Amino acid sequence: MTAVLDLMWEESYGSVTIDDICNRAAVKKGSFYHFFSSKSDLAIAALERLWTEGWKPRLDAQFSPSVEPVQRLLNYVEAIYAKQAAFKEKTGKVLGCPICSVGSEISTQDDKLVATIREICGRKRCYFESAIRDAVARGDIAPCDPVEKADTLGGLVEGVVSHGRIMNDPEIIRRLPAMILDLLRAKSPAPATP
Amino acid sequence: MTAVLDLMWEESYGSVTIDDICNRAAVKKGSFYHFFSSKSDLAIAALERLWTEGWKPRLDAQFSPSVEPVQRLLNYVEAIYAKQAAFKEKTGKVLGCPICSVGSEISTQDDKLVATIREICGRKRCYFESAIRDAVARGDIAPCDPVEKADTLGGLVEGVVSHGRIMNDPEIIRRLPAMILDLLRAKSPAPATP
DNA sequence: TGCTATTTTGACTAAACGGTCAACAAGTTA
DNA sequence: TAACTTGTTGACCGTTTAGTCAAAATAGCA
Repeated sequence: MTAVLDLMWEESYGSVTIDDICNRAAVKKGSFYHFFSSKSDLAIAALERLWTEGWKPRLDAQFSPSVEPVQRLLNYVEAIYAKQAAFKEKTGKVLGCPICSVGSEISTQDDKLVATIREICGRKRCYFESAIRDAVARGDIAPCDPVEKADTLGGLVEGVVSHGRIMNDPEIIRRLPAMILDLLRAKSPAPATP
Repeated sequence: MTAVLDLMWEESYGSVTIDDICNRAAVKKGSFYHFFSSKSDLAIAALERLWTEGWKPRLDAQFSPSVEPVQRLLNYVEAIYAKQAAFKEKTGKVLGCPICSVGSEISTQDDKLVATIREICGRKRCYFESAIRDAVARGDIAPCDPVEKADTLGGLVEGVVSHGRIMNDPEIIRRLPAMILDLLRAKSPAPATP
């Protein structure tokens, strides 16, 4: 699972072969087919594990209700920038978000895989939604439909990160916090406590 | 060229084989190699033609200096929504932007192709830049760095469209005009004429 | 008309790929 | 220990793939 995640992140889903995965994982092809029925099958399992072991714990921390709602969103996108910038520093490449890259690539081809990706995107959006709801309740941002706003912000983040990958430039991602504040029409850090 | 554009738009760059292209174009493989040295080579030529014959004329019209600057941007994103929504209606699929999808897919793999895509993105950004500069000059939006703002808007549009593809939902793209206005901190249509 | 340059074709190769399988090794239980 | 389940292996098969090439067809032109 780690092998397929790394490979399809570094390159793309389609360019990764089962032989590649087996080589990276130091496993023979027979073993692969003992556990998974196809590359798609493995990818689904791997993404699911990436969520439960990687994303969910991090999001739980970043979107902790103990943090001010707008600040949660800023923490989130600043962490994304930090990660991508560090990666660029180390490997020379901005790799973006594996889930969105793969999602865009296979959205018209692999129904089960895209369903998994949509599901994970939906789980991620929940965090956005609750932060926005809390921000509205506190009067930090103007009233709005949290579901729609969360979708909007999700699209923005995803898109900017994807643009960062194409341009191989983390500085594009650096502007995300300011963009988020603009889209929320919120004042900067919002340090007020009623 | 039309064949490879259609195919990699409907599916993805990596999943399209040279045989696929030849079949769709009703041409034998020998002929293909008489004109192009590889799939990458063909894709570069096809994208370049897509720009000169498809995108550039349309952008020239949408970003005509005779149109109010903020309205140019709105025209642009509304046309994107119209196109994607029409496509969804006809084929059941939101296909997004071929250049960005392919760009994200091959950004770490095919240097020449990604260079072409970056070049085209840059040309597109020029239209954004000049609209923003004009909008600032007219006082329609707050002063800002037009280059940076254009990048930001470009990332936003690209990302939201890509999200629309993944979710196969054009309604996500429908919110782009409102998002643009928020990001510019501009009032709605801006019908003022000094 | 005949000569030349360009384009098209189908048959071909060699490598890569997804997938299968019987045999073998490693634990597990009784 | 023996029987059994689970995991591992490398050899193997058929198909797909990128790429080649000499020969045939077409087009341009004198």
